[in-house]
Amino acid sequence: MGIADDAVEVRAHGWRTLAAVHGLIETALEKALQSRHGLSVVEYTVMDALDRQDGWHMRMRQLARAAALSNSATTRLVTRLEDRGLLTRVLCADDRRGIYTELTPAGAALLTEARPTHDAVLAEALDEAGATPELAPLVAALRDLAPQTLA
Amino acid sequence: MGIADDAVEVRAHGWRTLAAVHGLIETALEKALQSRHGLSVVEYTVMDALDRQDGWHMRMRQLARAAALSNSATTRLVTRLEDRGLLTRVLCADDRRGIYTELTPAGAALLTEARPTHDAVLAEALDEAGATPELAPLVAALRDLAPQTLA
DNA sequence: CTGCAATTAGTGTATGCGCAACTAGTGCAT
DNA sequence: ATGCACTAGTTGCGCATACACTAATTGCAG
Repeated sequence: MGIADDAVEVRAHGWRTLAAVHGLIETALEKALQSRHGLSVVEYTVMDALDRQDGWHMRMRQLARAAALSNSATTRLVTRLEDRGLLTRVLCADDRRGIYTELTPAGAALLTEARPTHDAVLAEALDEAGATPELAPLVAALRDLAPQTLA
Repeated sequence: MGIADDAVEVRAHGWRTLAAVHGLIETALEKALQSRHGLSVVEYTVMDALDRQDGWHMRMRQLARAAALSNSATTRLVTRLEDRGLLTRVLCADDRRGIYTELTPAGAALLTEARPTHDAVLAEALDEAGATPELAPLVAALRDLAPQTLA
């Protein structure tokens, strides 16, 4: 459940503030993406990374880094999405250790559908966090970093 | 394992950057606290919150908020630490639903022992994150927020 | 060519989390 | 005092993760 709608007890600055804002956003995104599109945050992150990779495939290891996940977690995550028909594994010819993954049309469609939700909830969560006095400075700093994706 | 020592693939700004920095710090803290003191980050967070609570006890619910955890996770976390003799549950007389928790001397001692590790690793992780170009702006912003705890 | 370290992905196992259901206790209305 | 809504904490359960290990492949040293 996490921090949610209630007042957050933030006692330390810096790292604690960062953790609080992170938790707040992640929880909000998790609930929204899960209920409306059946996706977790990491799943969305992986699909988004695949989509942005100029429409081309990525290796498991790259996906793992993009989502800050262990390789085992990546394996199982890709398996889940593959079972749902959202992406496919493609053996690559030049290095037979490597496995490429790419979005299926269904995956791309779901992603297109989920992206507005993601962006809206993110903006909303940031506004909410910004309303908490202890978190406001960090949120303001975040907006300065990337106004186009956060505003 | 997470992001760790390798270069992080940060494609989006803002939220992605926040997540990357958070993951980097949390992974570093987790490894250090776990290996040197047998504590996870949340366990340290809870004990630290208890210690800072002007030496007095806290209720489960407060702990849950301080660590951004669900109540069930808090219950089991407190149980773990109680089994290790680091804190104790104290029934409170005025409201018999409530349960206070407070550090034992052993818990306070372990915390005192772990705090330097925590602070040092945090500073180190921030330096490392600051060395990554995509993350540097956020790290700089973080330092501005609370130089006394982060520098 | 052969052997061996390094790399990439997958599997078994244990741990920790959230959700939902449950118990116990409080406070208010009647 | 009784009933009822509400709060605090705990427990059963399923799920996702990390760690340690294994299998397959590559590349390099000799």
